[in-house]
Amino acid sequence: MTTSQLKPRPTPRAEDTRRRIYESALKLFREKGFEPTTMRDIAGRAGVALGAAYYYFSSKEAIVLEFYQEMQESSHDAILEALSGEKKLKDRIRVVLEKRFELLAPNRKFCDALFRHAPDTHDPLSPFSVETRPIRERAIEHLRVALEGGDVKVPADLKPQLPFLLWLYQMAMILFWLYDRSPRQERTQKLVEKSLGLLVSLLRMSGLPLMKPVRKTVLELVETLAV
Amino acid sequence: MTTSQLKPRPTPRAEDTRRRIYESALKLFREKGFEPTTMRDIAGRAGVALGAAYYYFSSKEAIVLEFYQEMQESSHDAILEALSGEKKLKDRIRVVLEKRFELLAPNRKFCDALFRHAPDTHDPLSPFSVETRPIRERAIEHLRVALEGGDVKVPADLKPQLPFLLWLYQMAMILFWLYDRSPRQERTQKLVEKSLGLLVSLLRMSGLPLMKPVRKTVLELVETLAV
DNA sequence: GGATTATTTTGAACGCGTTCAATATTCCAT
DNA sequence: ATGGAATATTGAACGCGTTCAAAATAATCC
Repeated sequence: MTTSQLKPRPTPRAEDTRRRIYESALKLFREKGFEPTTMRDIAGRAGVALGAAYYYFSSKEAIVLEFYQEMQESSHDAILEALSGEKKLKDRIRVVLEKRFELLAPNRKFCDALFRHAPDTHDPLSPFSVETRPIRERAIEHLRVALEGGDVKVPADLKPQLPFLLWLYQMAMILFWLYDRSPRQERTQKLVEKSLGLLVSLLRMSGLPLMKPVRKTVLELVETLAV
Repeated sequence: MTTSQLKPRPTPRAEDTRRRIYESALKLFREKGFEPTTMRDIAGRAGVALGAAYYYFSSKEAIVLEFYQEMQESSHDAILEALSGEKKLKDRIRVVLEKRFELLAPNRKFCDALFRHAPDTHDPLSPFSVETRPIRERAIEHLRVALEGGDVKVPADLKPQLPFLLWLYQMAMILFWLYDRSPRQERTQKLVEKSLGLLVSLLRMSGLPLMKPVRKTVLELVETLAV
């Protein structure tokens, strides 16, 4: 009756077991990557039987999703703080990306699991699914803030949808970063630098009268994407 | 000595076995999709033992890749022919996309396997890998032709890289189409229509003096992508 | 405290993709 | 024709993610 949730009523001992499994998993994922780590490894390291891992996590990938969710939540303050120091839009978006990379860096080897079923929006583990919507919303909110405080005036019609577009852009950058084998991921750095330049240029131009029809098409495009 | 290849010297009987396995696989993939179809299903339907399937195909996904390659080759003439009737660039690109969809349509249920390891450019089965380069080159060539005969004048600096960018665009559209659950994939149709409009608008504007720096950034971007 | 119920834990089992040593078949020089 | 080498085929076995009935443990009620 004290810590009553709706469905599960976990005992402290259970919470501890869950935590041990979760942390063993992350430790192994970091060491060996997602695929090479087996559920038997995880259970063994946590000192429980194989089945216990599945009692607490519906699948191997669900563990990674929980990590992603936790990371997203714990990054909130850090990102807002990092934003407070930047004035220029380009720097503000860059700062969000860099904080993301910084937080993901120790876990780079297994985050590819997050994109495994990405295009299937009906998969509960997809970043585009209804199930992951809360995580997504928070990330989009960060980009809304970044946009809000920037030095680029955004046309009113574009404004509501832009954070979502920036989030798509961010996801693409993360995906590239995950598989970037260059030293210190300098290819990603280059890509981010160039693409941010392009992005801000286009944004600045987007206010031009000439661009009215282009903006309209972009908005229709977003509508088709979002359903 | 007659049909001598470098490595394999397959006997007619072997070719037949291989063909039977390949066709059983495609049939089952089409019926049930990629994942639900098992290698044991495939071997069983082909009337061979499980191991035989692996004697001819290095993996389950390799079968899909062979299909993709074959489809790409057999589509060459159809695409060039379809292009011959179109003058406007927007129509020319649309026609390429539509032919692709048309040829992929009966196999829509299993083509998602092609994108499974897409972001890992080191995976031999990735559309971005060196191993799949010949397939990719041919697809890019189609888009080069589409561009060439169009009614939009493309700046000289942009011209060499544009077919590759269009190929990326095409891959994105195919990916969307594969997972589009709307009736008759009308969401994809909408997306293509809108995005093509945007694309052509941007291309038309790309020649403006104002756009010089933007083009430069885009080119640097492509360079970073292509390595 | 003991019986009953709910929660937690176990490990065997399943089906999967894949590997591989063993066997059968075909090819070819003599 | 025949024997040895190349090729083709087999099916058992492995390790994997996942499931599940059964057992062990904890919580609750009289």
